[in-house]
Amino acid sequence: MKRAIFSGSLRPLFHARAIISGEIHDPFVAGNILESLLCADPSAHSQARVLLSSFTRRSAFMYNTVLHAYLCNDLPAYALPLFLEMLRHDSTPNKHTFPLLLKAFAHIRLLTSGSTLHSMILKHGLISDPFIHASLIHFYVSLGFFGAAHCAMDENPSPPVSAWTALLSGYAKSGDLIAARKLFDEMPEKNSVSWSAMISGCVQSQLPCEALSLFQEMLATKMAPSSSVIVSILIAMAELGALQEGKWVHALLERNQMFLSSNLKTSLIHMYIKCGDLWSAKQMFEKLRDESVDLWNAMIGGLGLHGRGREALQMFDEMIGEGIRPDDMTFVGLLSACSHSGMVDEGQKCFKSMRILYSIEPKVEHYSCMVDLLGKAGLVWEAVETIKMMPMEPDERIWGSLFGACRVYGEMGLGEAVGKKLVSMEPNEPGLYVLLANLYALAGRWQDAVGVRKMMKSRGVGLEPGCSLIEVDGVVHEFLVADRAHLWVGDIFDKLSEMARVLRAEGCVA
DNA sequence: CTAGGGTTAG
Repeated sequence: MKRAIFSGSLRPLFHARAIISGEIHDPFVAGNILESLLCADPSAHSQARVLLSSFTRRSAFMYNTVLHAYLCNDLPAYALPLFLEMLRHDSTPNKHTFPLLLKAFAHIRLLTSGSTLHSMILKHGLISDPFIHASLIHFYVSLGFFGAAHCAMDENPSPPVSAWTALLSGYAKSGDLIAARKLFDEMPEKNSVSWSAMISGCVQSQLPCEALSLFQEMLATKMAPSSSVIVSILIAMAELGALQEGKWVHALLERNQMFLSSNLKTSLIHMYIKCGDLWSAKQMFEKLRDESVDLWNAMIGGLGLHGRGREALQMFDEMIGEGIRPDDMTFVGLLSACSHSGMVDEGQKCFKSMRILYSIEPKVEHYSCMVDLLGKAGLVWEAVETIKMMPMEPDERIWGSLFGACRVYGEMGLGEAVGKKLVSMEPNEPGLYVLLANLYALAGRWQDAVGVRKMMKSRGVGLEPGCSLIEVDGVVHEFLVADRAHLWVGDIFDKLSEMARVLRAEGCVA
């Protein structure tokens, strides 16, 4: 909604004058009054609804305007009743009505109502409208009805890019990157949104390398990278630890003088943090900091990740000082910062304050951090007490960190129970069997350790080799478990033993 | 006459 004809404090005056003059019976005038109301206060949907009922002659525009307000206020369930009333009344839906309804029905997953819209669209001959077609494809795809989406594609002799993009993105979200890529290659033309959908699909499916090469391809076609592509590609670079590439993107943003939205700033900071360049992250943050919670969360979490718990707490205080309201993610960052830095008291204080001072209910993630914090500090039984206090079912991560604590602090009995629970929760996760077997081995119970290995084999659970990536001077190096294939393997192992010696000399016990 | 689409959020 842009700006309406009757704006500001004059709106009620216009409304009153229209009533007196009788102009209120002109649907165009009345429609504008309705729109002006929602323009002045987008949350005034109930008021708008009452106003709409007060009009004797109602236009499609009026209904569309109220539908739009429902969507903006995240009330898609209100759309169907309004649409039914629209049909009962004198108004015929027009080409603007269908995209709004399809969006609402996709949201609340009304398959049958959506397919009714589909037939209405065909009957009205509106299928070739690019907006409608894209919305229709998006509707089917978001409910997982790919067959229906393809049928709808065939009904339009030349589907718009947006429809192709919706279909592609549907496959990408369902995890079928092969199908997504096939559509991407087949589509007659691509715009920056199509590239964005394809690239973010790769990132979402943990294929950062593919995302990166697509990004290169995109630049080669002279397509200007949109900020949503940049957000996705920075996540991919963060994932890969590709600092040089990340810096290059940062330079690209500055060279093109692109607007740095809070999202973009946050992705940049996240990239620097994940690539280990905390200094640049901090530098950027100080230069570009704004009111966005996400931005502060990224920085607080990043400091914690690098073991700088004190600074994370300081940054939190600073954030509160700036009058920025923390959210649940802020506390995930803070609690994990405390956990990484072994700050038990501070963590407990933080956990208590989130509900009392900031009225944020702790979620599973927060309990998870607390269990981790207590377990890492050797307070295994306090961790158990925390789990008992949880109002929700503990997840695998929580049992996993309790298990880790049991192993480190020699709580064999509890550890065995938790390990078995974990294996039963996720019987297809090879890592869990290995952990349990290692626990038995640690306790000298070799027979049991072998038993777990056998169970793994009989259930057909295979172990994939672990892998890590590191970037040095602009080259990404990949290492698998027990990998000795690297060109400089000798130098690398020399360095590792030197580091181990230094750590031992400093009193660190692995 | 006014308004409606496909991507995104670490």
